[in-house]
Amino acid sequence: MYSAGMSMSTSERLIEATRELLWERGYVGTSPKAVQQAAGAGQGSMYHHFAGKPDLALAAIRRTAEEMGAAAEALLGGEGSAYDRIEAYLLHERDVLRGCPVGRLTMDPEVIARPELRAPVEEVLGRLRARLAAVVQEGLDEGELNCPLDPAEIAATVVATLQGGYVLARATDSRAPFDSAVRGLLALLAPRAAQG
Amino acid sequence: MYSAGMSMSTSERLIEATRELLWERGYVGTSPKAVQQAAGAGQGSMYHHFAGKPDLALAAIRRTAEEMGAAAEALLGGEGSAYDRIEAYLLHERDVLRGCPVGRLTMDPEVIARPELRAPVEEVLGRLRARLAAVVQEGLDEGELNCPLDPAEIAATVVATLQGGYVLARATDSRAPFDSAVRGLLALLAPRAAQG
DNA sequence: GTCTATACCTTGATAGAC
DNA sequence: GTCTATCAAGGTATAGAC
Repeated sequence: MYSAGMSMSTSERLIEATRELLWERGYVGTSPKAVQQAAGAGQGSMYHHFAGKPDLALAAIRRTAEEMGAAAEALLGGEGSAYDRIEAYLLHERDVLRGCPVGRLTMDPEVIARPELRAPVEEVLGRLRARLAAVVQEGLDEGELNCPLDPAEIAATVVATLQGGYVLARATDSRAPFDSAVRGLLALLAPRAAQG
Repeated sequence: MYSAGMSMSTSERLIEATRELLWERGYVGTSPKAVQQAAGAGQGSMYHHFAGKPDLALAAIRRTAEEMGAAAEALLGGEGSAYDRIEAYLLHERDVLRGCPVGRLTMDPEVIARPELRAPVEEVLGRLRARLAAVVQEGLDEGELNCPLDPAEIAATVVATLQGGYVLARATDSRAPFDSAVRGLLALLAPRAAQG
């Protein structure tokens, strides 16, 4: 992690530019040339620091996955009841119309075809589901959530609602359906005691 | 719609090949050359029938969206209670690891950038949400679903769970998390009377 | 470490013969 | 309607000078 004032090395600039382009255009849609231009680096410079497009993408994907994992842990490991933490995670501010920088990679055929590129995506989404399942289990133990629920299933539903919410938002060019999907999920999860 | 035994015209073969490639590789990852080879057509032949790549993609996307809309209507307009129809829709057989041929287009920057290509995607997903909302409303009217639910929100949650389920499945190269997400949602939706 | 030059392939499309 | 050139541009990388 670089402090705000510190200027980035060429290698850092290449990784950051790649992260932006992967988010915006995916792996297939991102060319080394575009990365070099965005990073202000020459062709030879990029190939000096990285073996090629897949190698650079791997560095970028790993960093993006790491950031996503840390952000999730910060919210799900915070204070409050199980429901409160899940709500905090669902309502966390997101650049909805850009989609999820990790989840969008699953629609990229080249990422899915290369196990080393898919691995960080699988790992961070798996960790997220496990963390959410633990929170749901807490909620069940405390009697806060209704009982006949499988924590792993609810965790998958929560992550899927977010990932699918991005799809609906981008389809409509509006974040409204993302917010609707989240509110619908929260209504279904809401502790019965709190309901009218 | 062509009957099984009828051989397809070149134009039809181009559209069908494009549909497959858009599903597999997206718009950015699909080249006219790949389409021509898959369709067994020459370059000139493709440009005779279609103005170019966007025009051909539009024909393919429209047809895919139409099929998806018809399949959803067949399930949601069928027999049974509101919950039964939603369950039937969620459990409908799908080629999960391939993802949704419509939803995956929302991660394609060129599709989102071209209003004419995004329009059929927005339209069919909007129609699906509206149809689901109507079914949820029926369930509320019948007292079958729990009351403080907003039909439009639940509809968004249902569609998002499916779309996000594809993301989880492709991330893990396994349909298991898709099925988990769906089961979790069904557990949350389940009429209270039916629960232990 | 960075640069320019070079190479070979693919992309997306047009032209004109048949 | 279909075919075979042909084309300018971009994609992905290597070579070698500085």
